Amino acid sequence: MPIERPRGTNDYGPEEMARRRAVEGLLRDAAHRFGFREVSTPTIEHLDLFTRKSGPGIVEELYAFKDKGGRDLALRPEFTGSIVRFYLSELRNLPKPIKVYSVGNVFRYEEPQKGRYREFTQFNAEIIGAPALPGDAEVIALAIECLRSVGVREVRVRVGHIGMLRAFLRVPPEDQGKILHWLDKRNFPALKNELARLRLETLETPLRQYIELKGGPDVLDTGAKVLAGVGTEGFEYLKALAKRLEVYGVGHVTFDLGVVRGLDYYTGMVFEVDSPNLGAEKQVMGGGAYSLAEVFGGDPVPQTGFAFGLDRVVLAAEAEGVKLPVPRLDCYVIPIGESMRAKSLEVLQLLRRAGVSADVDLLGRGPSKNLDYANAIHARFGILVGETESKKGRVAVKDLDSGKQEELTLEAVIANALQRPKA
RNA sequence: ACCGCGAUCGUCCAACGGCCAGGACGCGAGGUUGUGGCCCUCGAGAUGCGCGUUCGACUCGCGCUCGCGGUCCCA
Repeated sequence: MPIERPRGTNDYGPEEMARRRAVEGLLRDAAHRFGFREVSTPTIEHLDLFTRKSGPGIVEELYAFKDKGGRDLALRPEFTGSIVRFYLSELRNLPKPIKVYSVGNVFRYEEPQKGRYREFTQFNAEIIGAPALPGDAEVIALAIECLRSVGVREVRVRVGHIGMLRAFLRVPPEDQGKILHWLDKRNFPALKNELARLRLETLETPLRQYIELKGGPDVLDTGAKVLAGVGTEGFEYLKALAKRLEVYGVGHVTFDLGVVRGLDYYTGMVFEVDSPNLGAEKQVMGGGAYSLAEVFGGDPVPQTGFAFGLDRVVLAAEAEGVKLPVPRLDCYVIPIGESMRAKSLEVLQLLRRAGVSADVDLLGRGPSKNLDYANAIHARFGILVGETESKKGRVAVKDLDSGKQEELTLEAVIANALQRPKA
């Protein structure tokens, strides 16, 4: 019986991997252009890191286990917890603001579906220690830039703010969490129950009105009225944020007071990014501002972050017909006749040492079948090493796209191959 | 976690309660030890696992595993 892949995991072949790496490279470039630097944290963390942040219920959705020393550990389901831990122990000694990103695999024990796996690759970026407004704007701008840089054009940003809702609720944060959760899920019966329990029934109507508000700046005014004067700073803040994002050239920002982001740790701005072409699974990114350091016993520090799964972004790019630049093999070296095999290896070495990607026939096939192969792996040039040309110190170079062939010196081949217009 | 659907060569798709499980693409060899994308010939390659019904199961039933769609969840 063959061994199968564990449920919810994926294998990626050469073609798909090339595409994923291409996307990853574009994302890294974008982050670097924005002054973010890469950090790396462990794939496994102490279980506490996640339960302290998200509550004990989270264990059900984690790959949690005991190691041989009896320690409770878990595979990371996201990066934020690790980054905060890292910040509290070391990163906080770096000059502020701290702008970091990570790319890596995360694990969630959930039911797999199309585009949702138990192990998947996530890109995460955070700014720690910058004032809210500039930090939030910078993070949203990077999120948009990430999508743009992989070629996704249709991008919609919805921005909300959790601070007003929290202020409006006037109950301890633990109780706020439940209410916000049911609001986010639009689960109104449960919401009603919870409000009844806290004897806040009168809030139901305004809350339900509030989360439906979506659109231009005028919804902020409406929202302010619905909340009866609570949280005005929040509404003013969102206006200022939108103005700032305009300067960034981030297109149309929609205010969406219904973005609640079920997580109980968000405290300020929250946002989601959609790619409308993806239909039901259109949400590709999410993020917001929080103050997690306190949860772990550190001094309060403003922090804004966002994350997204690579798969969705690849899907969004494909949905828009984006062609990702995947690297091709430059030269495939083909000996013409057995006597040329040693010579071919020499040529191969020279090409490789010159920084040209080059491969050679390993199966002892004839020129015809070798050209077939070179074509099948999408090589750019077939380098035919024959006796006649070899005597002249040249090789026959066939451009596999156009079919044109010419005799060139190896130096010329190298110069040609190193010119990679755009893969 | 729940509900529904599904599982046949690497991939896509046929077939049948018993017969050699068939095709296309892909892979390998040859046609062709000096020139690709076409073509021809040949070759390798499959009924997910287990239990049951049956004289006989790839086919029917149950369980498991995995996938898909939905519910839930989505840090």
